[in-house]
Amino acid sequence: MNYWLVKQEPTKYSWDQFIQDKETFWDGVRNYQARNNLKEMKKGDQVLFYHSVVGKEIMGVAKVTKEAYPDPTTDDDRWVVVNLKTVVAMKNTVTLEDIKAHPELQSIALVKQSRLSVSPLTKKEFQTILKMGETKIK
DNA sequence: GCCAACGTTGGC
DNA sequence: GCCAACGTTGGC
Repeated sequence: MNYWLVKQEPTKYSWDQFIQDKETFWDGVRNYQARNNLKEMKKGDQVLFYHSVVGKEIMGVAKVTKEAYPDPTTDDDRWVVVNLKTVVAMKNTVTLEDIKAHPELQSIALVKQSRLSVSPLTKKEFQTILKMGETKIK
């Protein structure tokens, strides 16, 4: 089991939209490092969903339902997508400010490499964030 | 809306 | 293969 964090601008695809869709394919990744992370995702891996620019907060948890396959929105075979399904919304959203204030979350990509749209988290980091959000996964 | 940071592109 | 120029992202 691995843990990830994905970012999206809510003006492009919001958590609310995701909740309505229940499941979506995660397209639009056009960065090699993020792409490589996508390819590492395994079915059942848990993924935090972060709103960049507007809100700047972690909204909820999703899980991988289909591993990387060619991006259907482009002919360019360099890019892949995965399928994600919502698991649970955060009881309390966890803001970037909260994360920056937390001593154990100083080294995550969201803080250090703010432009990377798909990044790995350790189990500890993932669980720390869930705890901050007062959220439990059944 | 600005701008720093980062990634990509293309001329040499 | 280097690096300047350019485009994009995202925090502020």
